Amino acid sequence: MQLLFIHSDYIEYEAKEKTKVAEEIETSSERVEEVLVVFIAVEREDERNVNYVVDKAAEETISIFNKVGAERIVLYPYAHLSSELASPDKSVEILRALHDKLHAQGVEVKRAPFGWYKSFTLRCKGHPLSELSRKIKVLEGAEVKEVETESKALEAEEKAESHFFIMDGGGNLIAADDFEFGAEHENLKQFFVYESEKRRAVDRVPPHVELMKRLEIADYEPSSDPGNLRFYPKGELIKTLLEDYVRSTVAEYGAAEVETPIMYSVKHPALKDYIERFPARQYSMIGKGNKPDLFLRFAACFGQFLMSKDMSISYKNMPVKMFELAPSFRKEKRGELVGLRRLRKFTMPDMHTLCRDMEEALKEFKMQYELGMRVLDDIGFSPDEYEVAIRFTKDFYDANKTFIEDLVRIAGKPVLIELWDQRFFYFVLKFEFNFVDALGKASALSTVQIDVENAERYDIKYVDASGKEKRPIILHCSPSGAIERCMYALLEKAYLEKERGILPMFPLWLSPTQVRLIPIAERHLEYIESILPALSGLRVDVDDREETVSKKIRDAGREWIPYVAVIGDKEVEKKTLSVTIRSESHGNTKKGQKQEMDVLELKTRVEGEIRGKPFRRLPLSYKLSERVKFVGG
RNA sequence: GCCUUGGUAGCAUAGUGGUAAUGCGCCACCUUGGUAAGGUGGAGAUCGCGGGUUCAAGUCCCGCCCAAGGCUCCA
Repeated sequence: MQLLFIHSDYIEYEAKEKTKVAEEIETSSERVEEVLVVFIAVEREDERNVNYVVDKAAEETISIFNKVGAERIVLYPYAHLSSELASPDKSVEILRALHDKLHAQGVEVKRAPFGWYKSFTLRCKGHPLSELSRKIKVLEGAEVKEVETESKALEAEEKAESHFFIMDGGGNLIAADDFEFGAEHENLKQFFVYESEKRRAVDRVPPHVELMKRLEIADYEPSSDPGNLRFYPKGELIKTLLEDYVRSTVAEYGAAEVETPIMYSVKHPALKDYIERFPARQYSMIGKGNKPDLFLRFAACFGQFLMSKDMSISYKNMPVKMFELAPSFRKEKRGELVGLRRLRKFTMPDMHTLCRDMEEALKEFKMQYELGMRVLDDIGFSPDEYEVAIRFTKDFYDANKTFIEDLVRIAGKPVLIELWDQRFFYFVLKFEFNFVDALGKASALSTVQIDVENAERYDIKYVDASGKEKRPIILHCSPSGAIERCMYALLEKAYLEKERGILPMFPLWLSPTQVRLIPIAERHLEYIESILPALSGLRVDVDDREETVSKKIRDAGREWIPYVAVIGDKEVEKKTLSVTIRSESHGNTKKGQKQEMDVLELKTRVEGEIRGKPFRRLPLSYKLSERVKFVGG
């Protein structure tokens, strides 16, 4: 049976003239609104298992009916969908049965007359699900199989079939549906559910969106394109620190930093493929003749591949690693954008490694896998705060079982496995570390892919020991994932911790203010000024506003400031500080954890905690009284 | 692109047909303080835009614009 579904504003049809197989009818014309129109061709093979076909067709129809939210259904016999039609008698029987079945489920359903020449007009709604087709197949014997096709042009490329498993530390591959997640692996379960269902309807704004505004990190910019955000000084500081960190970590790893253009010609043959695959997702520059002639890059791949093509590379130089902190652009559909999680303009740390062969690629892959773990740990995510996904083709797995098992062992916990029966896009193996947020949505942070296709496409080659030109294997790696996405994950993590009674905060090295000094009265300001030089090299500010001490303490808490020191007569006299340490305080008691220490002790402690991490100075006046508010209140 | 919700002072919101309200922030004054919001006063709004209904519209109707969330998607 062939089915074509069109979610329509309305359909009008009129039976004009009988064919010789026409059924008798009462009304010859009809108009139906807010309707899911189902064009149906009943096929010869359907006669073999009428009940099955009717059940299956009803099930599909109801599912689509509910998904698109139509109000009623019209079944419209449409012989032209198939060249192997069933007999008219059987067709009518099946159509009637389908009608009755749907009717029995409480759906308002009409059937257009069978065997008439009919005129019709309908208006298709035009949303992504408004046009769908289904084929219900009856195979030999009782065996049955469904084939699903989508009519959208973008999906013309056939997707490889994929299967989800969980692999445990012992290398056992368990179908994900059968895995006992238990309380221990609740997060992994959420991740799997998100991955397999790809949806999770929630009706509230993600917590990080409110936080990014309130903490003066970032905000929407109504005058730009959606997904292009503004970053306030504190947000820009955090972003820059993360960038500094990734930059130096990757440099240490041995990658050479480069810069490549952000826009490219649509005419380049290797780039054309990409653009044609995702035409609606490019920011294009319209050139002569109203046609796009340049587009903005969605990652640093092109730039680095085009550079690699012109390099002369000997096997002795390999692996060759190139890195770029790449501002990237993807014109995601309006509804896909969410706060800092999914943007149209974002900063993608993008490293490519050219390897001699698969053996070297695997060695590098494992190192970069460990690099990703280290990077996430430094940014503030321990391994139990993200979930590992490893995805590969069946062929790759058969040839590299122990390699995969090794990766799982390094993760130290069960990981989600996706197995493709054939190669999907350009890679044979990839991993991601995924963060699951407060609403149960998963997003990839670190990721590495083994690319076996682009060296050919971009004509990248190296010379091997025997003097012959060869194609390298290319690793794509983003050790942290998009910088903005790291910020999103940090905010969501803080929110989740708050829910559990932990005071939310950023890692110390990313906190805009690391130490806040609060004078009890104006006369203590002079003393504070005198100790400031001793705290240089830290981000220290002073709440010199004319407010009560209580108010200042509260405001410091609302800003998630890690160290808050109150200074009054006692401290001036004893030359000490009364420091409230946020990380040692609890959210459920109103009392902060206070500690007496002198200036040097405080400085030593903070410096110890941020050692090895990048530092930037406070981007705002150290006096709170001089600061403007970026977000209104 | 589609669906849903929303657009009222710098920000967050209340306001179901009759004088635009509250909190935060801002300004001024009082208070010079000891660990999670001190007090008083003041300024600040063509209620997203355009049309319609009505004696009267922030409120009801129509059209448009903008935003967020969801669907879909994520190279």
